Amino acid sequence: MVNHFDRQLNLAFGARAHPIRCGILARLFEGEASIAELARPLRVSAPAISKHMRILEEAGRLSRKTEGREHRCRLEPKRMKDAEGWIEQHRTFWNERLDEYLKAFQ
Amino acid sequence: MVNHFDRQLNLAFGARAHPIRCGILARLFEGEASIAELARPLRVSAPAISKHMRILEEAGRLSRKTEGREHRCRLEPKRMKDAEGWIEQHRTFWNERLDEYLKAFQ
DNA sequence: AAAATGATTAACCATTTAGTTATCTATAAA
DNA sequence: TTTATAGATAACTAAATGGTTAATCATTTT
Repeated sequence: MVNHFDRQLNLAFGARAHPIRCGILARLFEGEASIAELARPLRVSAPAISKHMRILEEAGRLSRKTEGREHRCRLEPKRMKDAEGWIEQHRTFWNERLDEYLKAFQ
Repeated sequence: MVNHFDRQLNLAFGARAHPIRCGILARLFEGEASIAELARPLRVSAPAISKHMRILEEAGRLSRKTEGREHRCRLEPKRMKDAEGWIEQHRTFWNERLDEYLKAFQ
């Protein structure tokens, strides 16, 4: 049986949990952006964005390509799809267990 | 348009993100437990469990009934179902946006 | 070649988080 | 009724988080 509370899920949840990281994801749905372009509307410094970017990249939600001195950040659709599929599996698992639970206790 | 990164989702994610809280949820899938019974296998003090319980209760994932001096903790199936439904909505949203994104960029 | 720009890294600081032990309250057992 | 037990709360500490500014590196512009 899979461990349903493993690091990968925690990472995905943790990555999304911070408002600045949510802001980054939301912004990138509109299209690519550089670090500076992400920083400006979120009212934080570039180093702050840089750190959040690393977390989101490690969680497999973002990627970047370096164009000269600019880093163009974008959503990583394939890996995002994977993550969402992953969550979907867990959702199913939870619902099944909840059904059991409901039968047993109510 | 709904704000898809709102407090409720962050709370649900945050609540699940900590290993001890994951451990509590996993344990309660096996059935009810007291604070002490939760604490023992997780190798932390009762006050530590007490704090995590509060977070999980506020996130609507657990409830307890007081039986004498014991607190019987259990999953809160209805509210869990709500939370999962909530996540399901978001999953759908994300997939739709991802499809748009894929069409636009690939 | 020098200056300016985009981003990372380093060093630092404040806040939050998560744990502990000690104390207190309520219930159960002696 | 005294003692023991379950749990909450308080006070404290250590570690993690998230931010800043300053320094550095690479690229672009002048």
